[in-house]
Amino acid sequence: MNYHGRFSHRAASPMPPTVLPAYLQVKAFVKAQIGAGAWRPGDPVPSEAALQQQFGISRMTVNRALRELATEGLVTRVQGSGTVVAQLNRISSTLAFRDIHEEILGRGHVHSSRVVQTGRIRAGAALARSFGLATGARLFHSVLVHLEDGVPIQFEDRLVNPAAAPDYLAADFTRTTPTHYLVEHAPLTEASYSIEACLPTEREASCLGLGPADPCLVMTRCTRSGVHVASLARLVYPGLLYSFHGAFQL
Amino acid sequence: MNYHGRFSHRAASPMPPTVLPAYLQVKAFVKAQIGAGAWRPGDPVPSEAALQQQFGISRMTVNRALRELATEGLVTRVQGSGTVVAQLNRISSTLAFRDIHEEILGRGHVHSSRVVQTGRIRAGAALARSFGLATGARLFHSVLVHLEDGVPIQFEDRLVNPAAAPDYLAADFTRTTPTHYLVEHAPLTEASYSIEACLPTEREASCLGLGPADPCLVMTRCTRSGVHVASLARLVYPGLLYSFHGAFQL
DNA sequence: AGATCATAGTTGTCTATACAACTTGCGATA
DNA sequence: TATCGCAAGTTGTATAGACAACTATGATCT
Repeated sequence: MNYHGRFSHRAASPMPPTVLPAYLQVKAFVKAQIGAGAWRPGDPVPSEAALQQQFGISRMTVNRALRELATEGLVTRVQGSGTVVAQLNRISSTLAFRDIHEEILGRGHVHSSRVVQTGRIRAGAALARSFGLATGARLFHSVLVHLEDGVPIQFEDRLVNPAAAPDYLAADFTRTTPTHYLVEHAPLTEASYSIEACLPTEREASCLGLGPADPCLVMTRCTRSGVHVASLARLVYPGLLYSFHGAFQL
Repeated sequence: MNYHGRFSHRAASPMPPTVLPAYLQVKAFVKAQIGAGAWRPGDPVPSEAALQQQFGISRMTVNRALRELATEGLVTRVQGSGTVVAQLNRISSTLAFRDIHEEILGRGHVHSSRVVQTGRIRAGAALARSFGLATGARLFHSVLVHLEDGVPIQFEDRLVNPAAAPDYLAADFTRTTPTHYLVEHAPLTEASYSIEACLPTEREASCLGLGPADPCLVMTRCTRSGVHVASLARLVYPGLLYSFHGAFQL
């Protein structure tokens, strides 16, 4: 079979395509079966050959559809065995962290920041281990408060590996955020984070205008650039003003 | 060109393949350039035709590589224009929520749960709006505490739409979690959640064995099943015992 | 009964080609 | 000058065929 007009021509005015690409039709079909509960977790999904017949399309197109569904976590494929509906007891969703500057701009608000402190420190044993450096190695240190429309929204305490960003302290953090500076100067290859609820330290509370018993969301983030651990950051958000959001869609 | 042995035969002993599939080689090449900082955000990525020449493979294979890199968020593709390195100022990582039962089992610990309360309530105006029901509509209500090795780890306050799971209250929540029951009986099509830091209510504190000033991580989750809003849940974790984790890798 | 082998069925990868859809820049035209 | 149209380049989708790798099953042999 050759290409014979599965697409429609667009009208002059901006219109969505009237016909979905074939691989999307297959994906939609499978999703509909799963979403309606007709195919339950563990149930077999028709083989590529069967769907090829059913839709009258080529195997590669079916393959693309099922492969994408597999990377989305909706089905599980085993070479030689077949495709089954995945166990959906895990909701997986992409949680995206943008630079705080862009995040605030994206909400249509004004971002500003106050530099609390910058300088160099010597790494203690634990810290040095985190960075893969010798005890006593020098690290850059910056402490900032980010404000959204003038309201403190994030306290950022960051340690930076001089090997990854030698001129870090020369940056003007009222004009460019540490995150942005690091993305520019030390390409990110790996990151890990954890989110917890804590009470603020005394300094954090005063910088964020909080009381000592006001709960905070704390993100601890470790970023790597190539072989180096580039930075370790503690980001503290007022619990009453800030939350992380995410969504999942079949 | 036809298929000429880009794969190596496996040895009898379980060995990783000595030759990577071609599309993975292309992906690795592009990732390496980005990771090393040679190609910076906004820079153009060689066209499919160029990479096809460079690697001596077919265009479809290059296309698959670049398409996957685009869905991973590493590059941005525009039909007619070309491919550029994406702005990586947003770290995006998949945060996976598993059923608390499986999560605890996965840590090699024992899960148990205590049913605090189950019953029916009438929805107030705000609640009814959330569920897309009329004010005064009946909702199922369950309150549980989940324990990990006997230690309270999650307080679960859940409202369920009877239209989505008519027999919800008949379930034995000491044997199957509400999440698991709902996944089984009301296939999930959509979910949204937010994570915040709060102080526990009086009942939450007493159920979790916390003081009134101990900060908590609170996840509020709304799940849909087809046309129905199936469930609204408030999941409270002790801030000192629990955190969410995630990782990102280029 | 148990082990071995062959086979059918399934997914994984790759190719060569084709046409569609879109962007961009350049040249011709008004 | 300004605009239009065209052509080259790029990505998006689709096909038919091929071989590789793996699984599961059943038949055969010991």
